[in-house]
Amino acid sequence: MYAVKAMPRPRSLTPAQLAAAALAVLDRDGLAGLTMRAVGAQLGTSTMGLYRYVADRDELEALVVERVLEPVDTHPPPDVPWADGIRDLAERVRRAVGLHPAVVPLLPAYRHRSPTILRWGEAVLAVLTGAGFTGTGRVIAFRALLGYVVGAIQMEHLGALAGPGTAVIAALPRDEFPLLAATARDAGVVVPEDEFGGGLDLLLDGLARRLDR
Amino acid sequence: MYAVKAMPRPRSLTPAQLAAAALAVLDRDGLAGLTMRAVGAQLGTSTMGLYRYVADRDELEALVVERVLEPVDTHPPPDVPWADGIRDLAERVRRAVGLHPAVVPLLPAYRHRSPTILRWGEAVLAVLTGAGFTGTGRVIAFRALLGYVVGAIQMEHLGALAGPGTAVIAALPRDEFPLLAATARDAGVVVPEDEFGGGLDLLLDGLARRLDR
DNA sequence: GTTGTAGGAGTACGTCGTACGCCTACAACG
DNA sequence: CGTTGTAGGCGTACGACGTACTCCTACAAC
Repeated sequence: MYAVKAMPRPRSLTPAQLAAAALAVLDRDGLAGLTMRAVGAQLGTSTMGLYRYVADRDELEALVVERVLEPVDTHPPPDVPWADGIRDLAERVRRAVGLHPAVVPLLPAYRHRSPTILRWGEAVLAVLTGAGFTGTGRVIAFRALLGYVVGAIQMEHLGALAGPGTAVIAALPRDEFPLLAATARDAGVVVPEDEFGGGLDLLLDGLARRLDR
Repeated sequence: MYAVKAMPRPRSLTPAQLAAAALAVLDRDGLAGLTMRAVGAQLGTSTMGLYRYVADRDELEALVVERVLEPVDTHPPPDVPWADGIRDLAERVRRAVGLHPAVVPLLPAYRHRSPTILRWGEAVLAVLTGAGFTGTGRVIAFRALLGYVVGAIQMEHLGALAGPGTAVIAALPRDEFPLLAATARDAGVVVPEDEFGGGLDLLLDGLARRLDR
């Protein structure tokens, strides 16, 4: 052991405060408004002061993503059929993201760096393993679920069939896109939760059939 | 009719040339390198000259996305079982995007503006309709397929289980994420095509079950 | 030729991320 | 309680971005 000659001045901000401020900016001004200057102003500190806490903007975004996902309960639901467990886990992520839709574009890139997402993935795998999936079958099941959840959440918030995008599609030339137009009309009566859950059920049914064989 | 006093100077660039140049920049320098200046330089023209052809950077990106997707054959495969038709259509998009992975982050946002994607969607709906899907069942089937295809393609190129991301996950603390670590190891022997196709098959099996009832 | 329109180049502005340097606050030591 | 060294906080400044605006120029129709 060597003697410590001096202790530095203590930090005046916590990472949690920083994340909260960045999320407030994101919710208020959208992803384009999430700048170092804006977050600095939100905290009443200087722009460059943020660099005492994060290496760059990338790290700030990672902090925001984690802040949004952190409330997700990553415990596998106990005592329910495995498919219900997966449904529950998927819906928890969808709900958390729905509270802060502006993070949606960040999710694909940051999904590996979020401890919460990793814990969530571990929980999904626990349910799949408990259901009897192993080896490459489990790999494909997991990947398919992850792909669907991420993709479907993006569809929902970046103009899904049942969303603002419906109007765009409904306005297409009827003769060139008759089925898209008809589907857009049908989509008007489907609420987002049912779209998300309905698609997930298709995947779960497919998985169930794998277990039967 | 009124007499035309003068005809303007003809355009020296075609939108196709512009799209090709932008795509070349994207392939070479990635999405961050796709700037108005870089595309101008690529064409040997001035930066501002591009604004004669596109309103803003957004429109340039739309041009690139369309350029990447344009080669996709959007004719529904004839004379095959409906599930094979969907598989084919999905794989065509996956292959086209795989040739230019840097566009992946743009896909979710621009999917509504691409004529090719719209034609592709119409083809998917034609296959689904031929298989017997209608109404809200068709809405959910379409949305699920679109969500899966977009999500899975992103997983593949932004660090999927079977990809560069595998290493990251394999390096996780073994005691906290035992299943993720094991799955990452199993994923090493699964090629991306099988991951994509395997997940899609799950969805198609789920859809087939809907038709049986 | 002459003429009118639109093309092309260049300049310039505001905003972004962030490198860097200055001064200051404060915990641990004598 | 004074000294000291580290790190915090702030401000300035730079390069790159998107793009508005101004000039000059090329060319098709007369």
